[in-house]
Amino acid sequence: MYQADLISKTRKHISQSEESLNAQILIKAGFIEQVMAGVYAYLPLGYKVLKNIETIVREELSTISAQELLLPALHPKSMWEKTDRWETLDVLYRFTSHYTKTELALGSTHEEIITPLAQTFIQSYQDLPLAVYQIQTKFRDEKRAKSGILRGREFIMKDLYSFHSNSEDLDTYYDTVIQAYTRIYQRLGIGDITLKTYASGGSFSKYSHEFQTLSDIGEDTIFVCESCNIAVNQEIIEEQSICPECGNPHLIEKKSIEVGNIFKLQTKYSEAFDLRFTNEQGENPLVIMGCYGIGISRLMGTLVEIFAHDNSHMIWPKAVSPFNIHLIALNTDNSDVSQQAEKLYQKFKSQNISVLFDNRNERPGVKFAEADLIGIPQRIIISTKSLAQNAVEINGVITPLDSIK
RNA sequence: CGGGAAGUGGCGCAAUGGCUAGCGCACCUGGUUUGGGACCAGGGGGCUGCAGGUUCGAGUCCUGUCUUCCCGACCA
Repeated sequence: MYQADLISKTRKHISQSEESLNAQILIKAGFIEQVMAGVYAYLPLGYKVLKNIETIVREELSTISAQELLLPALHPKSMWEKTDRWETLDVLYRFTSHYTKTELALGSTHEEIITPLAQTFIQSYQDLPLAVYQIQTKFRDEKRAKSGILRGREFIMKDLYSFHSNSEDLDTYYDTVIQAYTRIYQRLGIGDITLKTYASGGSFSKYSHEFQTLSDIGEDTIFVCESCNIAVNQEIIEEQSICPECGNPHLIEKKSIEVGNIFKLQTKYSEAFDLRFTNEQGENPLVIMGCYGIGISRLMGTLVEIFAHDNSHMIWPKAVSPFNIHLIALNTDNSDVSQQAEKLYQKFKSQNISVLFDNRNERPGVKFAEADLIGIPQRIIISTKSLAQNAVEINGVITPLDSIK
């Protein structure tokens, strides 16, 4: 698209009180706008990144037979009472309808919805296993929203739920989810610094696992085993002070951002909703469940924290960049430049390569500064200077025009 | 929820209790300029978060309240 058509503008300055790097970059670059504390609007550029992250997540989940659906964000009180979480889940937004006086919640998580719903499609062991997921806005009444889009009161999350006839089958699927998550973080360019982390399992299993991306601004403290490239969350370090995989006692303390977590729920929720199936012996045991989350919007913020050089220079990983190419024409009053640039733009478009085309009549410094903020990793510059050599610059490298396929 | 800081045109900031609340960015008009956020000239846009109070006079002082950011606690 033409950069002039973007609804957003870049900014030179934002409030000094906003210290979070991801918020600074994303607001200055016109990817997001804050609506209130912990609540952000995603503008076209930011929304493209979100959708690109979602696409990677969808592609990887489809390889582990998970099916996408969409659950409601508005929940009845009764379902949360069944699990006793109406009172105990302090981040749950609760309110009363003005008209019907019905008590409602905004979904913080969806075990309370998916578990009773699953009864409609699970009757027999032959219906198992199955896995469903959604990508949806979650609401959590955080006491304090912070760190830009890393901890909001409203955020986008992928939540996956799996249903099994026995624990072994859950264990097997749990491991395939770990593999899928690993591929997701690799594709996002943070595979090397995102570690499978042992965390508390709550009441229903010894450990859960988190995926933690190393970053000094992270809220979490983890202890890393550098030989296994896994970590242990501080919350269980008392009971697990050595590497749970190799026994290495020399774990290194680091800060990190939690970008995913996976839980073996076992029968915690199937019991609450009496979700059962008929097995081969004609018995009716409880369904075994697992749940698996990835914070989509938090991942976007994490990528900024990792890939921004400072608060005015960002380079997105290619896989999630809002456009494949940033085509920048300088000296646009030169008809040769503007014609060649337009030709290039049309050529990329015809090949389904997405291009942000900056053919505005602006001085070069403006274009470069904005491009540095927007952070598209492939930058092609065409100017009188480059055309004198019958070439363009691709990420600083002079490249003959006719070598561009 | 406790502590700290701050709320002034769309954005970022300034203004000893005292003239008509300034400046930069952005915006509009005209002109120049074009390899790192250019420049000249002109122009539009404000009940200083809200509500009270003190005062001859309040953006400025006081009280309350709302909001935002930071630290802490919290984080199925």
